[in-house]
Amino acid sequence: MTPSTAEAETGASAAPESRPSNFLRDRIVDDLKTNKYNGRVQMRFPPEPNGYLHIGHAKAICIDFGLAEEFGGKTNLRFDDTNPEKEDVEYVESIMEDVKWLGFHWDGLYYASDYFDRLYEWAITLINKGKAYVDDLSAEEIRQYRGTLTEPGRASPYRNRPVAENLNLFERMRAGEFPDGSRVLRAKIDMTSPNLNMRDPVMYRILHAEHHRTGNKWPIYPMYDFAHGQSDSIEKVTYSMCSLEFADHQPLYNWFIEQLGIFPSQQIEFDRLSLTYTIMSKRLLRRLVEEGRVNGWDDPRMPTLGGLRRRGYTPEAIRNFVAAVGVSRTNGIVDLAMLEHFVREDLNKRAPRVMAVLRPLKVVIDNYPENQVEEMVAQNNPEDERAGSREVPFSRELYIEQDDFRELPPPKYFRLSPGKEVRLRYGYFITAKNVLKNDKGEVVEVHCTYDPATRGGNAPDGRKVKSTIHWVSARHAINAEVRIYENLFTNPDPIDVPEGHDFTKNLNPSSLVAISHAKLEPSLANAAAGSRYQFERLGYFCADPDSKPGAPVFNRTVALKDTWAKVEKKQEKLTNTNKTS
RNA sequence: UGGGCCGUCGACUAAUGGUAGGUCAAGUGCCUUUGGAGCACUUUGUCUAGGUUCGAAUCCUAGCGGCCCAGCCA
Repeated sequence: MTPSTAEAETGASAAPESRPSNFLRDRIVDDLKTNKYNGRVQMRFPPEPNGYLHIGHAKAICIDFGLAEEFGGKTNLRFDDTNPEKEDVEYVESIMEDVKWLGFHWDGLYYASDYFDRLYEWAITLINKGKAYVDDLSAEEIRQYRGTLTEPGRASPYRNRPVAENLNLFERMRAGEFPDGSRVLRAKIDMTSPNLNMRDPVMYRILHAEHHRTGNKWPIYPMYDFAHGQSDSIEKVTYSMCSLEFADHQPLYNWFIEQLGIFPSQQIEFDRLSLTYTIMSKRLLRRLVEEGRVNGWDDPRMPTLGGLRRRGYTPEAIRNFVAAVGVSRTNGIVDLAMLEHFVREDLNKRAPRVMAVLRPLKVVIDNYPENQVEEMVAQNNPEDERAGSREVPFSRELYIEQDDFRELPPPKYFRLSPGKEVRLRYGYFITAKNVLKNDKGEVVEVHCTYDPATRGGNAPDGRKVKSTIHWVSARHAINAEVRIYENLFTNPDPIDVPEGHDFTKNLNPSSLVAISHAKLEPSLANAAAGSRYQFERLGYFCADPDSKPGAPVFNRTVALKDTWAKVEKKQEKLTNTNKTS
C-alpha cells in the first residue's frame, strides 16, 4: 500500500458513520476485500436446548445476528441437540421466544439432529479412509490412555483394527446391538499431540436414549466435535463464532472439515460476558432454582432473559449494553452498574411517570377543605411531549414517603420537616406544622398547611422551595405489592468463597424485599403485566404477571440514581470519623 | 508442569508503527416542579525489563500475571 492510498483511506474512515472497531468485524471486512466467500456472510447461533438463555447468550446472539445484519448476511438458529439426555423441547421453545424477544429473526431454523444421517455417512467415510476406529476400551481406560497435560497418550489396543472390522462394529453400534458405554467410535489422529483434543477424540458414543426430535431412531449420538463443524459446513456458514474455551477445539474442527473435504467454515473465538454480582453458569443457575433460592428460572433476580424480562428490562437496553461492552479476547468482568445504566437510559426515554408511595406516611392538610377533591394535571413524561398528561386526584389526606419527612432534619436535608415548606409534585406548596406519634414515639401523621395560591406547584410570588416530593391521595390510593430487588449476591465475584463453602454463602439475604402495602395513584389499578413505569423519584417498575385486577404487583427494575443517599452516606462517614478521632 | 489464549484509566473497550480516545463508575459545577434527566468540566491508564525504529500500547526477546484444556458434556 502506498502512503497516498493510506491517507485517502484514513480520510474515508473518518466519515461520521464510523463505529468502534472489533476483531470480528475486521475479519469480515478483510474477507470481503479479498472476496474470500464471494461477499457472503453466513452466521449461526447454536445453543444446546438444555436450559434457558441468559445475558451471556445475549452477547453471542447480538454478535451473530448483529454482524450478519451489518453486512447484509444471514443467520441461522441451530439447536446443537447431540446429547438427548440433557435436552428438551421446553428449552427449544423458550430459546426461540427469547431470541425473538431480543428483536432478532433467524433465516434458517435447523437442528444438528437434522444432520444425523449425513454425519453417520461421514463417519463411515472416515473409517474407510483409515481415519476412524471403534474402540472397546471403557471410559476409564480411555481416560488413562489419553495421558495428561504433561505426558503423551498411548495408543489403544484397538487403534489398528482393520477397516472391515471397524465398519462391521460401527454398523452394529448403529443397529443397537451393544450396551451404553461398551464402545465408541474415535478419530485416529495423534495420541502424542500437546492438544488433548487431538488425542483420538471420541466421535460417537452409544446412548440408548430417546431424543426429543428423533425419538428412538438412534442408539448412537455424535459428539459436539463431530457435529458442530460439519453442521456449520452443511449450512455454508462462513463465520462460526464461539466463546474462548473452544479455541483448543479449532484444530479438530478444521481436521474433520479437511478430512471430509467439505465447505470450510471457520471458527473464531471471542470472550464470554461476565458481570459483577452475577453467575452465568447454567449448572449453578439450575441449583438456585432447584434449591428454591429463587422462584424459578424467570425470577426477576436471575440473569436469564426470562428473568430480566420479568424484572422490566427492555430488549433495547440489553442490546445497547452488549454493544457498549464490546468484544475482545480478554477475560474481563463488566460492572453490573453498566447494565443498569443502559436500562435507565432506555426507560428514561419511554417509561410513563407515575406517583407511588412505597412506605406511606399520612399527611393531613389542616386548612384544606374536608371533602374537596381536585384533579391535578400531571405530565406523563417530561422527556417526551407526545406522552401527554393525566389527572391525579388531590385531597386533604395524602400519603408521602416516610423518607421524605424528618422531625430532626440532618444537614443538607431538603425535604419536609417541621416549619419547612416543600412542593407536592403537581400539587401545592405545603408547610409542616406538627406531628402525631404512636406509643413507640414514631411519627405516624404529619399535619401541614397549604398555600392555595400555589396550585399546580407554581408560586405566583416567585418564591422557591428546595424540594419537590411525590404523594398519593389517601382516599384514592390503590394498594399494591411492590417487590424491591437488590443484587442476588453480596460479593462482586459470587464464586469467590472461603475454603469449605460454595457460592450460596454469598447469597444476599435481602435480595428480595416485598412491600405489601404500597400506595399507588389510581391510574395504576389495572396495569397490564409487563407494563413499565417510572415511579417518580424512586425508580423504574414493571407490572408482574402475579398482578390481579385492582391489586397490582410491581417489580422494581432498577432504582433511580440517588444523590441524597450518597450525601447522607458521606455525612455518616464524617460524623463517625469525628466520633472515633 | 505440556499446549493454547490474553495483559491499555477502578470496570469495559478504541487507537491496525505517528495526538493514548470513548462508555460506565467516581468527583465538581450549572440547571431543574423527580436530590431523576440534561449540560459542562475534572481525576485516574499502555504488566515489567531489554531490543528494533526517526518514532512502539502496537513489532521482537525474556520475565511476571491471568484464563482455558486431561467428559463417552456443549
